[in-house]
Amino acid sequence: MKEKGRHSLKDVARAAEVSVATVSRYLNGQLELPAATRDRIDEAVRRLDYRPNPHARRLSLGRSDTLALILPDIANPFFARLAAAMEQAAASRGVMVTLHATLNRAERELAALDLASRNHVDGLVFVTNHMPPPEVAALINGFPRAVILDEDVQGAVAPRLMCDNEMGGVLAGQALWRAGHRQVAYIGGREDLFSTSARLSGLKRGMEGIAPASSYVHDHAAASGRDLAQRFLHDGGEATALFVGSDELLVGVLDVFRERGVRVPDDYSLISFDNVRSLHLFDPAITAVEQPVDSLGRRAVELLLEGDWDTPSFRQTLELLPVTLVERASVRAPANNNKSVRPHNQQREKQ
Amino acid sequence: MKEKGRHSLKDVARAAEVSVATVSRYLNGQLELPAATRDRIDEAVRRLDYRPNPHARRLSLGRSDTLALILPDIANPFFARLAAAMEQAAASRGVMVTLHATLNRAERELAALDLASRNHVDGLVFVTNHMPPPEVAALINGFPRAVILDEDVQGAVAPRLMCDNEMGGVLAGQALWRAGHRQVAYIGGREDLFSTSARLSGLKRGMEGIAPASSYVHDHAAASGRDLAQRFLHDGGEATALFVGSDELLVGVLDVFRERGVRVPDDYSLISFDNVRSLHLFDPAITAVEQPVDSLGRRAVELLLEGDWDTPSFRQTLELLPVTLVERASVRAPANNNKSVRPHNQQREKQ
DNA sequence: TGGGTTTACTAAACCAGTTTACGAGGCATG
DNA sequence: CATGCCTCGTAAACTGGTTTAGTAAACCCA
Repeated sequence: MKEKGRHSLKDVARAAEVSVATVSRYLNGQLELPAATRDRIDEAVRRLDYRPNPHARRLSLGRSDTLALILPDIANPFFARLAAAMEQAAASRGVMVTLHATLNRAERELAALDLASRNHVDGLVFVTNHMPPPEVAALINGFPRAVILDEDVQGAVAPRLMCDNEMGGVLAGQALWRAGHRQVAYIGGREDLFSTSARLSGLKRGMEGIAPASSYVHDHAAASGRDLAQRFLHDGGEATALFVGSDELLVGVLDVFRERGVRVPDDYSLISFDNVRSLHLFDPAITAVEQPVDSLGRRAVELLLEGDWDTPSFRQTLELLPVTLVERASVRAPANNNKSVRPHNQQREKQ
Repeated sequence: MKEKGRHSLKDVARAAEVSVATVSRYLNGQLELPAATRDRIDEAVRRLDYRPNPHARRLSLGRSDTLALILPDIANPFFARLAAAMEQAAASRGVMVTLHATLNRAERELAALDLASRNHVDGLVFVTNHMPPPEVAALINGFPRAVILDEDVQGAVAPRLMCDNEMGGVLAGQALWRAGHRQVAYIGGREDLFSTSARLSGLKRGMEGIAPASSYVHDHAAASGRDLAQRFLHDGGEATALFVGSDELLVGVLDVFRERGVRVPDDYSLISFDNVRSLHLFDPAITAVEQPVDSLGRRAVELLLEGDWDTPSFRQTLELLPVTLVERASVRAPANNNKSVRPHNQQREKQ
């Protein structure tokens, strides 16, 4: 069943007593055939259980029916959801998806791009959370079709697809403002990132023009969340609320808060970004800006496979998908006492 | 840069003034060459930025340097972690991974298997959470190399790799027993599943021989968790604790508990399985049996790429990876009052 | 009845590699 | 000097499709 079962186009042609060209063109719908011939071919295909060899097909056609998805980390629920949505959209069109995790490290991004380009994939979805070096943009530009998702890549000429980060900032800012907060700290990705600056400027708009009291920035990893939260607590500024740039960071922040006995929302109100973890089951349930992650994935595949790639301006496109605020229990009016961290040193398990 | 830049072996051969056969064999390390020739070829490769066309290579070689990963749902954090671990292990060996989600539906499993087999992937990792029809096993057996992960597939001849489900049951049972529970209900996958029966028999062992009071089984989806939890509450049996078969189900269960005002661990103690979500941040933090998900992924790739596939008995292997219990706040001594569901109808947001 | 059109197909080139089988030239050996 | 054996390489077949250019035969029409 594994080796002997493999029949080629030639076998079918021989069995149906026509040429390989005829079979090939007929099967691809490029040839009208009289019923008799058609039946002979159909019968042969059926009897031999013929399936075209995709490698041969791809070599000949110069394409691969494959999309490459390069992203920081598949285990991160946000990217997992993204991958799931993309796979579904691609599979429904008969296209495969290959996966490449970079951990936001430039050399891994370069390696993945190299691998994908050697494979002549039909399309690339590139996601990063840091500022990649110019070589990355150069490699991306080598792809006939690439979409950049979630975060900008300077120097790349490709359509951008991301959520409306600024609106996310506005929604968060308004919610905090309404609750009475005037001093908000930001914990998130570096400020030279497109997404960060958009969120911060949105936050300011939502807060009636009051800029964030302080920012703690690094990258979107739970470990960074821990570090940044520790620095935030150590500095002990006047902020009464925290805007956290991703659920991933949030996990680190909450870990530290628990260890240190800092209570949400009693000590600080808190709004996260993404809403891909089960934040409604957290203690307390966490208010968050929800990214349209499934739409992002689906839309990326649509752009790649059905976009207007012949029009040069298409590659300049920036498409923003709307975000929504999911209000839960982590935002409340600020306490008016000054907040010293209670030495609540009951050992809690970490991780 | 996209089309003109592509040089073929022929171009390299011409530039180095040797034949294509020489270049090919030299580049593949099958030909020792005098330094002069070698330098000419190296130089030509460098100057033309030659990269072998993978489609041609695969056609010729009949393999693909690709692993197919077929699993129920990438968005599920357990599978996402699995995919991440596999991708990392594969990438470190220069192998790609393609992703195929089946949602546990037989026709999608068949379609994915078909696609993977046409692609002559070097190896297959197949994960399912239901009892697939015999055709699925037949297709799996058509692969020269396949590993079955996490759940058994009847009729398939391939090494099995899973966590020690029975030990998981034992650990959960012991923890509940120690806390004083004698009647435990199970919410999880169907009992004809290998994993379910192993966990249940382990649970019984851990509970000093007391069999589960009742079982509510369907599949591992949050929606099923809701249904099963509702049925569990409706039946109102004498169970004082709940063993939930996966974090995915757990989310559904906790949703329903919240809506109905059922408290954990006051009304029921609870132990989950997987520990892939941030259960330590849940309210309450949830005790869970932790699957060695990263090891499972790594090991699967190892088996595929470095397993002893020439020995027929290798395909009969069953490898169990150890699980651990992570104790948190969701297990406590049972209340001795009978538990009527409080009509705590404060509207809580769902999902 | 000759010419044009349509129908029904095919031969052969092409994609870009790998691999088998073999050969020319140089060297040592008997 | 013939023989055999390395060393260094090549020609050509092969993987399994797609596609272009073209042809033989039948049919249509004046």
